[in-house]
This record gives sequence, structure tokens and C-alpha cells, in this order.
Amino acid sequence: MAEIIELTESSAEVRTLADRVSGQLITAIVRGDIPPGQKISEPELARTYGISRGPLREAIRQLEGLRLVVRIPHVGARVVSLTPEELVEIYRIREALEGMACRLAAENMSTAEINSLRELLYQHERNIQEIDGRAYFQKEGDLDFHYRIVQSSKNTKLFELLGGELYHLVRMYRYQFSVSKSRPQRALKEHHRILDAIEERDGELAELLMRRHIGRARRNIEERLNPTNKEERE
Amino acid sequence: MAEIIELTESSAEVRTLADRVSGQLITAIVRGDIPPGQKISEPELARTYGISRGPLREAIRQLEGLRLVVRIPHVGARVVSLTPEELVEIYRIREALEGMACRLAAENMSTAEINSLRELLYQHERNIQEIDGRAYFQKEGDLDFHYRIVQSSKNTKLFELLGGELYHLVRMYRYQFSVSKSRPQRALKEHHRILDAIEERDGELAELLMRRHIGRARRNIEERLNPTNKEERE
DNA sequence: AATAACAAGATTGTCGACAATCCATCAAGA
DNA sequence: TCTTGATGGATTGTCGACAATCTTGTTATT
Repeated sequence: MAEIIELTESSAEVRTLADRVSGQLITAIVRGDIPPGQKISEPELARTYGISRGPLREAIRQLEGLRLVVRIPHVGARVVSLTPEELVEIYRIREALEGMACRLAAENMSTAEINSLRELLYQHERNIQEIDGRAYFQKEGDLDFHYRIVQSSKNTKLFELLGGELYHLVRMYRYQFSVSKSRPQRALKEHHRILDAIEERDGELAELLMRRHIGRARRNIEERLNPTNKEERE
Repeated sequence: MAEIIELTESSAEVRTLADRVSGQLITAIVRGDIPPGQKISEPELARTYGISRGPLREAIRQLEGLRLVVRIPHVGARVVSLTPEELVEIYRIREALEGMACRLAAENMSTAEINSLRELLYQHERNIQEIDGRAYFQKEGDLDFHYRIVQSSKNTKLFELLGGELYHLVRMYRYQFSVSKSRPQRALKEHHRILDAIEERDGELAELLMRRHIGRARRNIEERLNPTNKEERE
């Protein structure tokens, strides 16, 4: 998932310390090296990364904007810990936003991009078979597909919004609960169908399929995290 | 629009210098006191606000997260200047997100909130009649309505997303072009209809009406900013 | 005249030190 | 024993100074 990181690191080689540390902190938080809810000690982190507190504080301010940390004045910053409700909220937002992205992608995606994305799916297929469909695919690969679709919607603001904050939170959640997208084969098949619709320039269908795809994932989460009172919404 | 500012200022009295200046900068940028595209000089601003460059830089990092400034390492920060395309993109996002918010609001809005919001609309009505429907209503009042709906959707992530960055950009755009929501009476009527649907707990209709409402605004923008090649999408 | 290299100035990035605030421990009293 | 208050330590917030980088204006060369 190199692209997502690059988005926040302003491409290529990193320039300023704050930006570099910001990127390192993002991956550290997303992978759970710094667990949710943990307090962020400025002196300690500054020592860890070998920088002074100035740039570090700027990095923390950036993470705050990405909703990866929560800050309380004069008290400190903590790594955000998502409640199940918030996670479901995020998936609801993804339903709306990525549905739209899919429709736009059907209009604007170039054939080269389509072919490249199809190739990515084949690669995922191979990974699933090789390693019994856990490690790579579920954690980053799946989101890679979504990331590319959003990118191909050619709506830069949408791209910033999803790639900028929501995806980091989703990635974090996946590492945390080591989910376990229950059936990677099924998800992969859905990805192919979505891409089919885009290839046929059927925006309406593409949107529908994407909404279903994410909706299923959402319901999956709702069941796992809240097994007792399952809601019947549709 | 006190609420929007408070969201970024962590309520009540402001604690830290960076947060306070961040808030001041937001309003300054939104109202155009610091015009789009203008370079932000750290020494100058620090002198203006009577603080040192440390907190100021943190504030700038925050504004960067809100997409109100664009920063280039070792060069400096500039106030963002929206292209017409980006503005239309934002309105497309609003269509999707606020449509969803409206549906959720129909489910979750309390009757007290509904009554209070209705009262707000009456107040807008009075303002329109009094001052011939320009200054207050179009600039902040309209967004106040939308803000409350999103708030009442009870989806905190959605609230953060719209209130946190998108609305600032919309407000900025309005001050910049001093738009001139062409027919405030019509918009007000649409607001009433939307609230009607919410009151009747008809989420589907509420979503439809909100999407139309924002879609009209979007087309309005497209015509104004790009009068030649008007697209026919629906 | 136009371009390229250079130099001076200014601006951004980084650091270490000091001040203000919070937190935890402990002591005293009810 | 529990609550309340104070005190010491640590952490966060702020500042001014220094280093690194960019920009601009000038000069020299083609």
C-alpha cells in the first residue's frame, strides 16, 4: 500500500523531519506498533526518532487532522481507539462515497487503468491461493483495489477524503482485529464483477455492486462486534 | 456559524496558542481577509498575532489538514485557491454525503431538534424579508441548516468530515465569489420540504430532496463558473 | 539580448531551554 | 477508612537562536 503512505509524504523522497516522522507514525499506528488508546509521550517519541520536540509536535498535529490521534490541551495526545459504532459509521460513509466513486470511475477510467487493475486482481488471486488467503490480501490488497477505483474516479477531493483519513482508519482496524475478511475468494469475485461493470461503462451497476460489497463488509463487522442485537435494516 | 468554529477550537475558552490562532486563521481565510493563493509568511503572521513561530507552525499544520492551505517544504504555505472543478467536486461529495445524512436524520432526529430547526428556518425567513435576502442567509444561514441536519444524523464521523473540512471550503467559496444564492426564497422553501420529510420520518424522500437541493446548487455553480460548455448529465 | 552562474538576503526548518500546567503521591483531618 | 489538600515531579506549551534551503537580483559570458 505504498501509495497511501506517499499521499501523506508528498511523494518521492521526504523533505522535512515532521513529514517523515508523520509517515513513520502513521504506519506505526496503523500496524498497531503503537496500540490504540496509548498515550503519546513527546519526550519519549522524540528520543525514539532522534529528533527534537518541535517537528514531532507538528507531526502530531498532522495525525490529529487524520483522526489517528486525539489531543487534549495540556494533557497530551492518545492514539485513537475506534468504537465499533464509529467503525460502522465509517463503512456507511464508504458506502456512499465509494458508490459514487465507482459511478464516476465507470465514466472516467481509462482502458489502461482498467487493464492494470484487472492485473492487480489476478495477482491477488495468486496470493490467495499461495498463502491460503490471509496475510496479504485481506490486510492491504483489498484496500488497494478500492484505492485505485477512487483514484480513477478523477475526483481529486474525493480521493483526498478517502485516501487521506478514512482509509488509514480502516487499515488500522484491520490490523487491530486481524480481520479476517471471512471469504477472500468471495470478495475477489465481487471485485471482478465491479470491474466488469466499469469496463462496460455501466456506472449505475458499478455503484450498486460497490455499495453492496461494502454493505456486506459492514454487516460483517456489525455481527462480529455486536453479536447480540443484530439490526434488520434492509 | 459559531458551531463550526467551535468544532475546531475544542469548545468553550481556547487553551493553547496554536489552537486559538488556528481558529482566527480559519475565519480570516474563509472571509477572504487573507485571499486565496496568498503566501503565508511565518514571521509576518507571528508578529501579527503576537506569538512565536512555534505555535504558528502548528496552526498551519492544522489548516493543512483542513485543506485550507497548501504547503511546500522549504518554500512555504499558501492559502488554497479552489478551481471551479474542485468546487463542483465538493458539491458532488456533498450530494452523496448529505443525502445520506438526511436519511439518517429522518431516523434519528429528535422532535426537539426538529422543532428547533424549524424555528431556525422561520428566523431565516424573517432575515430574508428584512434585508432583502442577501447578507446573512446566503452566506452562513444556509449552511447552518445543513450543518444541523448532519449533526442530527448522529453519525459522528460524517459530522467530522463535513463540518471539519468541506464546510470551511464551501464557506470560503461563498465569501470569495460573494454568491449570491440566486433565490434564497426558493432555497428556503426547499429547506422546509426537506424538514417536512424528516418530520414524517420519510428518510427516502428526505434523501432525495436533499440531493436535488444540492444538485441544483451544483448546477448553478457550473453555469456561473463555466458558462460555455454546460454538461448534460441527467 | 538572452542565458547561466553566483551571491546576498530572507524564509523555512530545527533545536535546546524556560514557563505553565497537569498528575500522582502522600499527608492531614474528618 | 475515606476524603481533601498540598507538594514534587514530569509533561506540555512557548520562545528565541542557529542552521539549511530557497529566492531574487546582479554580473558575466555566449
